[in-house]
Amino acid sequence: MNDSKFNLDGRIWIETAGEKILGHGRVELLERIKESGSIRQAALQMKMSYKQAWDLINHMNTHFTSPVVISHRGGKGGGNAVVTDYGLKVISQFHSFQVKLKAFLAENSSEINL
Amino acid sequence: MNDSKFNLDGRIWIETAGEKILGHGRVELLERIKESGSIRQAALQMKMSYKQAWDLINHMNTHFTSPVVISHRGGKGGGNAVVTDYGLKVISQFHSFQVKLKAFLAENSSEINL
DNA sequence: TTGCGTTATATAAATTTTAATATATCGCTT
DNA sequence: AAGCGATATATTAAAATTTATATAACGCAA
Repeated sequence: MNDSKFNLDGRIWIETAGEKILGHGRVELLERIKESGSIRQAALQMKMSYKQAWDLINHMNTHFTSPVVISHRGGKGGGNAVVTDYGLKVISQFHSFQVKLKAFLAENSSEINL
Repeated sequence: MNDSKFNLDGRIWIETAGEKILGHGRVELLERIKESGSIRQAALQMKMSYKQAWDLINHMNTHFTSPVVISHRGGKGGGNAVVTDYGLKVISQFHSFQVKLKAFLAENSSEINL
């Protein structure tokens, strides 16, 4: 254990061909789309522009093996967006890595001696 | 083992009071100052401006328990900069965390199934 | 068939970051 | 004491990023 005023923090992400394809923020975006059924609402909740959210989703959809979000325009409510089963799998795997990272950081934080 | 086209990557850093104080880039900067004895040369090698390098060093010097770099102006060669013993300790501890992170990422990369 | 709310996309404006430039200080060297 | 090369610091310019705005497409509902 350790009462140092310093602590270790970190981030992980998934890459393909050296390019970041999924991190922290994108996962939260997917989760909010899953809850709200709307790209717009998810973007508002996260205080990002619709464009920014759309770009992130488009990037994921074109780089993962299958799309993570399917969207429709027009119709009841004006349109909607749905996280695919594949998208749910992506979220779930990222979460399990996050849990492990958290443990890693806690362990090592206590090793800091500066 | 895993031949997925996806891989896990990540970064770690040391914080104090929620503020990032040491990461990847700063460690490299310290190492290059240690080698060259010059902030300017270290900055040139890393293709950053002198100001940027100086700001980073100043931030570390004022946030760590002790300074990590001592610099002198004037004199032989125009001036110089030296990494302190404390600075060397900082580098060394960060490296040991980096090694562990690398192992963590390799282990978990092979778990990706997308 | 008009209106509504959302997706989709482009363009322009604003902001923030980053980089470049300039100037002063310092102490050894010649 | 004048010059050199590096540190130190402020100011300006440029670049990159972010945000805002505008427009069109879409399909259901009233």
